[in-house]
Amino acid sequence: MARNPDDSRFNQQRDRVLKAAAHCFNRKGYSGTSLKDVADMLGLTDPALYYYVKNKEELVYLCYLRAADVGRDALERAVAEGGTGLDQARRYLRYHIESMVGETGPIAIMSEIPSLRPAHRDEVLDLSRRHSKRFEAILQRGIDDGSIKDCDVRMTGNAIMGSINWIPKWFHGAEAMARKLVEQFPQILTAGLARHS
Amino acid sequence: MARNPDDSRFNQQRDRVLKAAAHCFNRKGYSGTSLKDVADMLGLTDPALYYYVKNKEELVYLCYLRAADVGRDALERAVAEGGTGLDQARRYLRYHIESMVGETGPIAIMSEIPSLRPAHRDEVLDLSRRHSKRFEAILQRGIDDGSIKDCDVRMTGNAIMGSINWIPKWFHGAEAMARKLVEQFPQILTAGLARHS
DNA sequence: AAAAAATTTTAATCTGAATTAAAATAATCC
DNA sequence: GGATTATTTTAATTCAGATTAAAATTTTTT
Repeated sequence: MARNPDDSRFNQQRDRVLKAAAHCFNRKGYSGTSLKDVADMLGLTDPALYYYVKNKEELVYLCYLRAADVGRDALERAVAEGGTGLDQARRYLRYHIESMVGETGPIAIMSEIPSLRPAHRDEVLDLSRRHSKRFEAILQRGIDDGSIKDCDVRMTGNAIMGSINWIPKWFHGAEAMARKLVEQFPQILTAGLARHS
Repeated sequence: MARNPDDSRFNQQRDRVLKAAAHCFNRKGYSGTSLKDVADMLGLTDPALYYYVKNKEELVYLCYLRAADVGRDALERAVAEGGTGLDQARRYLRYHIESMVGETGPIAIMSEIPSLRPAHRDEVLDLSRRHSKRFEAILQRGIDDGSIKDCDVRMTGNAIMGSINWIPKWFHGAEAMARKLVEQFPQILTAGLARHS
């Protein structure tokens, strides 16, 4: 009962719960998906989920934390590998999309942050804002190093992140589409950024 | 009780209901917003809404129909004015964004289509698909007339429409931001499309 | 293989929010 | 201004789906 934080079995199962929940939430929204929907995907019954999360609100919260993690990892990896700002932006997009459409996906769209209870809402909002800022910083770096043409990084960031955030709405696990997405999207989203076309 | 379809008072009030609902849904999602939330925005009490819509599901359905209308109008106007494919794409984006952030807004994000009852869901899904196809047709026209460089119109369309769809998630009625959006977004979203940069 | 701990289930409860009914108020018509 | 219709309200009702409790099963430990 007292749970070891590194309990791999528990954490693995919980991760499966979070993925199933993300899948449902992305398709039918928070309201539209009942705990039974999530449980069914795992061959469980709804009360079993309460062994892994305190309640439905926490389930969403954890899905969003996971989504934030994935985004942050992609961004950090991209930055760590250096190169121009444009290189970093493209690599980040590639890594993030790879995670979304690949093994680690699906990742929950953070579309109902306001529904979280205040403490969780503020935390997730903060993570989300911080992520946007870091992406904008990459764009600014690109402008400074001459790889990206002068632009409003805030607005450009919003445009690009909107595309990314919307992906789970229309992508539904088709293998061929996943490959095209990873190949083309980073290019499409940054085609207008390059200083020298 | 038997309602005249052109009853302007009724239709006007219903439109206010739909806008208030769109506002709430965009922020807190379908689940997160109660009918009371919507009613409060209008200085009404929840049961009053039932005078304008049959139930909550219909409220969402009508919001989505309205969103589809606005998008279609923007696209048709843009096409009617002619010019190259690129011109039409840019003008469509401008018109659509103007509607979203201006007087006719807010427009509901169609993020919970699957929650609608089958008949409504199919109808809205069809409208949504048709809109995407028409936008892709504009892109194709641009490729054919040489204004847009060769690209995967399906994927490019998804990228651009994702950005558009996400706008209501982060734009919240700031006047200055609205102006920047209308000015910059069409440019940003199509910067990578032009054949001759 | 018994004991302890972990996981899931079945069977109730509980609750918020949607919906309905009936009555009250406001607007419009003649 | 009385009658009719439109609009909104107050006061129930209802129900799906979240949550809890207690029991059953499965897994792990020694």
